Amino acid sequence: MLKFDIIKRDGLARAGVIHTPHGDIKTPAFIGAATKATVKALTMKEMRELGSQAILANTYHLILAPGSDLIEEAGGVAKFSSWHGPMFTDSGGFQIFSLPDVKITEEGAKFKSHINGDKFEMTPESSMQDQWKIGADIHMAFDHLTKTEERKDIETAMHRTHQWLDRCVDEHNKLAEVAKKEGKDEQFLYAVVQGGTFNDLRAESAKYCASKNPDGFGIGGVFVADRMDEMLKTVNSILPENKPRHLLGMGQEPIDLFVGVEQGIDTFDCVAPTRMARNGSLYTLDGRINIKNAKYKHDFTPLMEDCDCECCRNYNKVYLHHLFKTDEITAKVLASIHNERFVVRTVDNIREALLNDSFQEYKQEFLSKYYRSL
RNA sequence: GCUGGAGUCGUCUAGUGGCAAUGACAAGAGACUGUAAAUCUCUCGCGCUUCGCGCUUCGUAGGUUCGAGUCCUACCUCCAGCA
Repeated sequence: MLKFDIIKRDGLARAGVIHTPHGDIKTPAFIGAATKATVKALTMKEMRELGSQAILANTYHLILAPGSDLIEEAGGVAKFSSWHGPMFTDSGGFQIFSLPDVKITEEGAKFKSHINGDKFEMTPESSMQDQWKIGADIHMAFDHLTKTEERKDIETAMHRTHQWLDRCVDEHNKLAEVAKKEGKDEQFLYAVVQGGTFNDLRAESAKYCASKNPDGFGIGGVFVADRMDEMLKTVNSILPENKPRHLLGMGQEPIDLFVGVEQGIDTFDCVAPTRMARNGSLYTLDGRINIKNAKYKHDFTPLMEDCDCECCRNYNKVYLHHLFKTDEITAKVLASIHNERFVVRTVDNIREALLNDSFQEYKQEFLSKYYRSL
């Protein structure tokens, strides 16, 4: 069982430590998105230097290339990528559901590779097998999402997610037995709570997931951030307190991080910081700015005064603006370092605030400044 | 000087009688939440009461025509060849 120590509580919020075979994660924590076993535009060294404690790769992408067998042969994804720290893998459920031609049945999902059209099938069992080969510390159960917000669709998807969870747990336990005999590192499974925006479905899903006694929980299918507060409260009031909770895919807006932690979330992952960075949208304490805007052409100040990242310590907005306007690779590198650092640090600061009993003050101070223009 | 070719939105370019006129780039702005995203969208002659209307535009000046970036004449500039 995954070891998780809670060292401080404040309502549903908590600060703790997740102990994985590849190292500890002090929570709350932001987990960088390394979909194809790389954080876009950044090296693992840069990720470590900006304070990232763990990263999340994606099973869907890794089975398409280079394949889970190869990663197993390489000694697991942490070694493969030279990350050497704690890692998560997402199951592939989210990606597959977003493909145009996907056929979902009771058995699993049939889909075509977005790269070359090759036919693939993913089932709860195959997702578990692939995730074990990829070898991250923490796996997500293979879940079913829907594109609609209609209750009957969400309910159907949720029930299927639960049925699949049974199979994920069975397969995971089998694979864990085998790994134990072979003396390999433990790997852990998070169940994924679904239920859309319906609190009663979320509650049902949380109860079901908890009953399966996984190592932790992912909370998935959260697309409407402004109704996240109540939904997380419902879910996290039901989930067992002593297991970590990961909010899948949320973290573009700082308010999501504060609301998440306040309602009992321990870890986040999100592609937004690096994607925003590549597109020139950069976080500052006064809100996001688009560094490509003409007004920064003669702005010789740092991107953000109080930032300790490599970008802000060494470069100013004039230079960043120039790099973006001339489409230099370094623009994306520096911007990604900054955005990733910003989000990692914000969650780290939230942790500190929890430990210092100043969460509400920090939340108020941060959000009022960041969203002042709204 | 002669002969041939060419001058279209900041740049390159499409357009050879029928609606300010194609595409790319540049420029300006916006979007992005478990990454098919170093991506995508919008604006891009001027003005206005901007799902529309008015005005002015394809080197310059005339002309033919109901109508000209497009045809004709002259001129200007550039390019190539010949002197």
